[in-house]
Formats: sequence, C-alpha cells, structure tokens
Amino acid sequence: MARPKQRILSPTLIAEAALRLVAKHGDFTIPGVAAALGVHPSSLYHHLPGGRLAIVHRMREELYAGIELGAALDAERPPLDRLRLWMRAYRAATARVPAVVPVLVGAPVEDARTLAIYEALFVILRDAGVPPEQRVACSAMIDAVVLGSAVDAASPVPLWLSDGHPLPELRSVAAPDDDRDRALAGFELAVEAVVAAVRALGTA
Amino acid sequence: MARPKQRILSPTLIAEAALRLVAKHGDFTIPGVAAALGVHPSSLYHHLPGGRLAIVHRMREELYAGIELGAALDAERPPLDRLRLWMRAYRAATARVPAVVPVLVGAPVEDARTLAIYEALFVILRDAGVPPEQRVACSAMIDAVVLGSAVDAASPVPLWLSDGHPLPELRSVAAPDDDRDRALAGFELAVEAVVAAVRALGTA
DNA sequence: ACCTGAACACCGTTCAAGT
DNA sequence: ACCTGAACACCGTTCAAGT
Repeated sequence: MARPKQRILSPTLIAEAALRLVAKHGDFTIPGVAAALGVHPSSLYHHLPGGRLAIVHRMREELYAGIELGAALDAERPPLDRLRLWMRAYRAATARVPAVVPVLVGAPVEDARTLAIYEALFVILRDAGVPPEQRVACSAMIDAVVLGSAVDAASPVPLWLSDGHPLPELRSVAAPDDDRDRALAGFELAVEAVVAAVRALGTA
Repeated sequence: MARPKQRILSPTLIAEAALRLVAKHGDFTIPGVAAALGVHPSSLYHHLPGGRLAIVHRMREELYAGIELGAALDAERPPLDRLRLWMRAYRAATARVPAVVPVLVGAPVEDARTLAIYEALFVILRDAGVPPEQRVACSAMIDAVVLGSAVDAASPVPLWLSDGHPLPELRSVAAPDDDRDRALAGFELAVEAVVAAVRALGTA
C-alpha cells in the first residue's frame, strides 16, 4: 500500500487537522497530525515541503479564509467605522481557535490572504488620516488588542486568581468571569480606545 | 568530578543563562543552557526540579526583578498618572529582552514578584473607579498593549514589508522604521488610548 | 505523483551511580 | 547535597524504496 488509489492528503486537510489539534490540546505535532489523518509523518512533506513552518502558514490562511471584510473595504463609509468592522471581523475569525495565537506568533505573515487583510487595515489608516510613519506602530497596537482579546475571551479565569493568594485586589476579582459576554465587552472597550487613538492621530 | 568543590549552579544563574540565549536566538533549550554553564543537562534538575517550565518561571521573575514600581504605588498620585507609570515600567522591563515574550506567554504567572506587579495594577484600576467585573478584561487589554509594544520595538520592519508585494498600502510604509523612537511613540500613543479607556470606565 | 519505513539528529526528563 | 552518564520516549526531517 505504498500509494493509495485516491488522494488522502492535501494542504488544506493537513492545516485543518492541525487546527483541530491546537483547539483541543493547545499545540500540534507532526506525528499528531499524521495520526489524525491516518498517515505516516513523512507523508505530510509531500504536500507541504516546508515542514512545520509551512503547516503554520497554512493554518493562518485557513483560519482567515472565512473572514468577511466586505463593508470594511467600502470607501463610502467613514474610516473609523471601517476600522471597527475590521477589528471585529479579525477578532471573530481568530476567536474560532484562540489557542492558535501563540502558534501563529512564531511565524511571520506571508500568505496572500492574510496580507490582503493587513492591506485593508493600512488603507483604512490612510483614509483616517494617520501619517505614514505612524501606521506600522498603529497596526501593531491594533494587532495586540485584537489578538489579545481573542485569547482572553477563550481563557478561563487566570490561574493567579483561582486560589488564595495574599494579594487582596487580585483575590477580589477572582469570583466572576465565567462569562463570555464580559470578555466581549472588554474587547468593545478596547475597540473604542483604539478608535479614539486613531482619530487623535488623524486630526493632529 | 562528580561533585565540584564549590557550587557552580543556582536557579538564578540558570535563568540568566536562559535569558541570554533567548535574547540571542529567540528561544532556549535545556542542553543549550547546560552548555552555556559548562554543565550536563541533567544537572539543571537539581536546582529547578520543575524542568523547563520552572526555568521559564524563573526567567520571568528575573526579568521583572529590576522593575521600579515606586511612584506607581503612591496613593497620593492621581490613578491615571500611576497607570501611565505602571505601563512604562512594565514595558521597559520587558523591552530588555523582548524576544522572551513568546516564551513567557506559554506559562502562567505564578511567581510572587510578578503577582505583586499585577496586584499593583488592580489597585490602580480600583482607585480609577473601574468596576470590579471589568478589571480582568481591562488588565488583559493593558497587558496586550504593553507586551505587544515591547515586542514591536525590538523587531525589525515586518517581513511582509521588506520585499515587493503587490499590495500598495503595505509597500508605501515599507521604507521607514529603523528607528527605535518611532516604536516608543507608538507605545505612548497606546498608553494614552488605554488611559482614555480606563477614564471612561471609571466615570461611567 | 504519493505514501511507506527506516534512519538521523535532537530535545526533555529520569535515575542510578559517584563524591 | 550536587554533578555525571547512560537511558528512554519523543519530535522534526530526510531519503531511498515501493506502486
């Protein structure tokens, strides 16, 4: 059975399997992905010769494939509205598999799909009047807020809050936060903070 | 030479060696740390029985040992001023070894030193009038901004900006940004955005 | 073209053995 | 108490061999 009758692998299948593993265990391994697909580890290299890094690239592409930029690209809308839409869409896509963020951080953005998303952000920043020299720093801030919020929404109460520490203020907030809505509220708060910062940059 | 005349290892030495490796190569390994200290990998386990995770905990502690909270704890000062000081101190400490952020993200905060830093943040948020249910989300936002900025300040121009992509807005900002000052300006911008958000939360 | 199976270098961890 | 050295399970990757 050296060669099967019909294809049993593809870059997409590999990336999806890896995403499932990350969603379940917080990380993935080559043998793990292979096992999930009923195949030997070395088989993966025929479809993604770049090895582990190539898989990570594909995971990002897969994750952001479903993103709906639509209205965020509409030049008729006010730029700050488009910024809100962009942040929400990006966050929602990330929040589907929040555990993937630490995995993605290790690899640079290279795929066309994700680059197009950032291109849209830079168009928005331009239209909002942000000076060119500030746009990279600005996008980094936005990135941090969006990815940070996505991770936060999925993580349970931080460990340092869960048992009796001698730090009164940390303890006092330990009780709540099983709530998904609250994380979302935190995100919307951050969105408005970012919008205010961008507005300030655009009018200065 | 099964046992040396005088101690050649300690948790602090191990953590410092690991930090140096991360600063240089972006990551560390147990054999790497051992080699840097002129010792065998298994020796490390006598000082940090928790293995790799314990080393990461110690690295965080070491990194934040030098942090100067001072004025950020001064109850006389306006809370929002203290928030600014807190963010700058936290960011400066992180920026000493920015490459460590991806390593730290993988391990929960458990050491007393770092917990005390977060305790201070929660005191500031309380004094600023942020309702208890919002404080965790709020601290996550602040975390994302601070750590994101620290990483950003040390990374070169993003890869996706460095060569000719067919994405005009991304290309148009490719030129600048060898500058450390600009990243700092981006951070100060983020600080003011966060301060505005916290102020809004505190007065609502 | 596509999967197997053996092989290699490497990492994290354990543990008996030395002093 | 503290370091050695051998050992084990595991991971990422390569490559000749099969169909």
